Amino acid sequence: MAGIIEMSSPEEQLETLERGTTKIFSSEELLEKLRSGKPLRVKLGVDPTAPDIHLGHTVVLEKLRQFQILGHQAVLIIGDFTATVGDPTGRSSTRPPLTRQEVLVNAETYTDQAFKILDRDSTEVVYNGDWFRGMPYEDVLKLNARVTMQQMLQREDFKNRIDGNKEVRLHEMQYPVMQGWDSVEVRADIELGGTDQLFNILVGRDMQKSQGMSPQVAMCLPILEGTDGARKMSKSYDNYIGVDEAPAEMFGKAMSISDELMDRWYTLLLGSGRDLQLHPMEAKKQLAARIVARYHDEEAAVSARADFEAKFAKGDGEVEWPEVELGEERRLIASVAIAFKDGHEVQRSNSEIRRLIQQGGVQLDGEKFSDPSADLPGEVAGKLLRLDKKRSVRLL
RNA sequence: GGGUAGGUACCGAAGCGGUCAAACGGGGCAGACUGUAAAUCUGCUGGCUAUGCCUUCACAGGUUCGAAUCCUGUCCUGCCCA
Repeated sequence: MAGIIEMSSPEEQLETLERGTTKIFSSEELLEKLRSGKPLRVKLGVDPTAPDIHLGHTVVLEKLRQFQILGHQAVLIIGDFTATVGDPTGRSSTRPPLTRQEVLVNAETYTDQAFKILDRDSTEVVYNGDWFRGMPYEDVLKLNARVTMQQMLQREDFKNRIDGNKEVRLHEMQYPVMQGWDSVEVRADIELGGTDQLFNILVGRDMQKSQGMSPQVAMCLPILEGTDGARKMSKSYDNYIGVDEAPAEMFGKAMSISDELMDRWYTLLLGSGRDLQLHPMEAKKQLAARIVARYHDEEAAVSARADFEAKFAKGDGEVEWPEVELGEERRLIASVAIAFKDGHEVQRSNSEIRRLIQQGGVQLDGEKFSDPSADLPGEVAGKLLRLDKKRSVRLL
C-alpha cells in the first residue's frame, strides 16, 4: 500500500475513527490512547469457521484498515483454537466443532481474502492456539474465575436458548473467556468487532485489568444484514456476497436486495446515503457497481453492469451466457441437467428439473415448455436455453 | 442416579396400526405482475429408468397381512428431584 498518510492530530483521528461505529467504550479512553502518540495495537479476532469473507466482515475490516492508514498496528488473531470451540454469539444452537486441519485450511483462504482490504505487510497475524494449546488447567480456572455465571446467563443468545429449552454446552461459555485472554496476549489497545461482540470484548478488558494492563477500548460496528434483508449476513444463511465472488455474481446479488436494505448497505458499505433523486433501481445499480469496483476494479464494474442490463432488459439481449454442448442429447430433462451442470456448476435432481419445466421456468428462445417428457428440436445450435430466473445457457 | 416428557422432511409442528412421501405454518423455488425491489395472487417443495417403483418419521431388532404409529433394546435431549 502506498505511503501511510501523515499522522493527524488525536482529535482528528478520533473523529475519523468514530465514524460508522455504533458503540465505543469509551471515546475518552480512545482519545487518551491516541494522545500517547504511539501506534496503537488494534485487535480483530476472526474464527476461521467459514473461510470466505463476505461483505458483512468487510465493515469491520475496513475500520481496521482505517487504523492502519492512520499509522496504527493491526493485529489479526486467527482463532484456530477458539474455532474448535465455536463462538456462541447469536447462535441458536451449538456450533459443530471443526477439526484442526479444517481450521488451518480455512485460515489461509481467510487471510488471503482479508488482505484485499488490509495491508498485508503491516498486519500482524497470530494464532491463538499458540497460547491456548499448552495452557495448564490451573490457569484456565483462574481465567474462569474472572467471569460470573450471571453475566453469562444474561447474554441474549444463551438466555434465548435456555428459555427455549435448547441446550447450552458448558464449553460454549469458555468462548468469551478465551477471546478475552487473547487481548492480554496481544496487548491490545483496542478491539474491534460487531455490536454483538460487545460482551466478549468487555471480558477482554476485564482480563487485561486482572493482569495489570490498561484495558482495551471496545469498538463496535454495525452488523450488516444479508441479501434476505432480515438476518445478518452469513454464509450459513446463504444470504451473503463474498469478496471473492465474480463481478457478475456480486452485481446480480446486490441487485436482488430490497430497497429498504439498499439504504442500510449504502450507509454501512459506502458510508454515505443514497441519492434520493435517482430511481431506486438506478441507485441500486450504482451501489452494486461500487461494490464490484471495490473488490475487483472499475472496469469489471462497468462490464458487470452492462452485462446485467443486457440480461434483464425487456428483450433477450446479447449476453455472455455460458456455452453448453449437448451432443446427441435432446431429451428435455437430461438436457437441462447438462446445462445446469456444465454451464453453471449446479446439481439439480431430475425431479427439480421436472418441476421447473412444468412451472414454465425452462424456455428455449423464449418458448416455454410445459411437458417434461418433451424433446428439444433437433437443431439447437445458437439457441438460448433459459433454465430459471437467473440462469440461461447458449447451446452449441 | 430417580421421575417424567420427548426425538417426524430445510426449520417449527401435526399425525399415534392401513386412505402417509406424511396436515399446517415459516423458509425456499417457479409462474403472473415488476425495477432480478416491495406488496399481492397462483403452483411446487424426498428420489427414480414415473399413471408405477424405491428410500425416509433418532438407531437396531421384533409383533402384524400391513408400523411414523404397538413391543424390546440402544443412543440423544428437555423438565423436575437428588
